[in-house]
Amino acid sequence: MARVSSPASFDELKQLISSRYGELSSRLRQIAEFALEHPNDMALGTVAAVAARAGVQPSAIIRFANSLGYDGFSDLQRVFRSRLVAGSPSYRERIDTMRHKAEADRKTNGTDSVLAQFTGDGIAALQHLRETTRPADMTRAVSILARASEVYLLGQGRAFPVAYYLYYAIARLDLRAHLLDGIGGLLHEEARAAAHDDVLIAVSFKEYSRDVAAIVERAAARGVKVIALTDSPLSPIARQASVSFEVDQSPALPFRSLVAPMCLAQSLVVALGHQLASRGGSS
Amino acid sequence: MARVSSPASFDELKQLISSRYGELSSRLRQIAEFALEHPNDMALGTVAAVAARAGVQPSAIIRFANSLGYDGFSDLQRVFRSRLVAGSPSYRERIDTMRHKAEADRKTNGTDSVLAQFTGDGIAALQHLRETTRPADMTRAVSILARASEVYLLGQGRAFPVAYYLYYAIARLDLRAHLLDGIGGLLHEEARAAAHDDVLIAVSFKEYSRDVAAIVERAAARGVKVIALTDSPLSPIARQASVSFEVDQSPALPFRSLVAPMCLAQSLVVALGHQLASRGGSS
DNA sequence: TATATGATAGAATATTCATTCCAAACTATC
DNA sequence: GATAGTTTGGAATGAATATTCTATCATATA
Repeated sequence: MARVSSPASFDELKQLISSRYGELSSRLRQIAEFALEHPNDMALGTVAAVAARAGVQPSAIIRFANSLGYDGFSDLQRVFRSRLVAGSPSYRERIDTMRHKAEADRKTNGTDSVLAQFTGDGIAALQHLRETTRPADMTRAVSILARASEVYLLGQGRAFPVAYYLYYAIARLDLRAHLLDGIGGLLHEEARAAAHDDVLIAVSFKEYSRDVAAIVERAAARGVKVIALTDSPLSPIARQASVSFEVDQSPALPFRSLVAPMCLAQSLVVALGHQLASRGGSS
Repeated sequence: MARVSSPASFDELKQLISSRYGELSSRLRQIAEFALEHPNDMALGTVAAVAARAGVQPSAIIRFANSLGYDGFSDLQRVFRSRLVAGSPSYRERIDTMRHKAEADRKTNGTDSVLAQFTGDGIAALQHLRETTRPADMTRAVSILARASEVYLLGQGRAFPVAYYLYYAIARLDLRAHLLDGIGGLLHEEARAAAHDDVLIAVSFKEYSRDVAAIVERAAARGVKVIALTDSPLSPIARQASVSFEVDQSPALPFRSLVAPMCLAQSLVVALGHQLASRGGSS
């Protein structure tokens, strides 16, 4: 087994290259320097392209990879690619810490690791929410709500808790709030009450409810302002909306969580409360 | 020259995909969704790999690229790669967000800082939840639920979204779930259906609903197993419960959040799902 | 100076990959 | 219910790519 080492993380690779640097031939040193200085080229380029940029022969690149214990350039390149998708260091470190904690728990107890998993995912989702939400959208949504005559809340299935929470919280601000809950099968009829100086807050996640999409479309066509709370810019309600929040469920989690949407909903309502308090405290 | 458009930046591409989404065929829509949800896969994968992950044929990927005005997949992939090398995505987004925040804060009374506040609070709440929840309680709650004949869900006001979520999620596990929603004012009557081999999951926060407390008391007296989701061991429902989770809203926050209870609820349901799958996969 | 050892360049090769093409399936229209 | 027009799946193709191999070159040692 020629390969005693061959790190899978970029940080380890960096250390390995540094420690082996002394033993390398001059051409291989040249490549080592290039690799550490241009990790992006290493990650995305072909052997020919990297060789050209580094001023060496393609075969030298392969020898470099082999000398570090990798099967070939492609094998080495994986490490450089992992660096690109890992995200910013601090973010990744936090996730890693959580994951390690989760693994430690798995040894002790199975059910508890589920909680560790979801709190970890939840924290990641909240960080992602904060990083990707555009402040301008928040501001616009709040000012639309502050001017609204009536606020209608719509959400079905998994999205319903979010809609209900918004209804509950907005009603407590003494705004006129109406929850479209579809009791008795009159969802579409309830929605017809919304007029052009009203606002409809629609919440919908995959797989998007047909009813919600249809109601949003008709409301938008009538001139009702729509604020969408969804999970993708391709969502059927995002395209119709005046303001659309895409709470991206951070990359491919097996279970969808309501943590981020709930947090966004609360932030919206509290920001709205501040706005109302600071401007006209009247009526 | 067929190509009138074909953005070179990822943000423009996102917009282009969103706007063209409606005109695309179903298979192409499928790819569009995948592309926006898994930009890293698009950036680093081969056509075959991307096609496999998206569940389509390689040729469909090429067609997708062509329909957006690109020469082929490689041409399209450049855009996704540019996103990766423009600095790690979340880092760049964070910088942008920060810059925008500074401007937005100046115009408004810090609408955006509200979001920063609540994501921060949410993270703290989740960490607190993780640290204070006793694994033994999770295990007991799951095993009680796994043996239940029927599961009743109860929560009013601010707690209702949590109860509804539990109802929704448990029903999807093919368990017999019943939401006590009090429509038509028959809350107490609905609750009388719970028998001694049933479980009642009650959710209640300060100020505790009188109805919920009363229902829990009567149910517990009849021998119904009660799982409480509340915010203090002194809560009127905690004392009656077989298992009680106290999701303490970490030290004196001005606004109560549902982030932690929601996360706990999801963890419970998923742990229950695992339990059911591992034990009797029958029914 | 002669020889042995290791490194290098560049051509040759085998593999992987993007792309194209065509038949089959599907839709909408008359 | 038949037909024209799209859309789709999957094999075929040709280009691009990583890797291997060998002759040459440099270097150190006797």
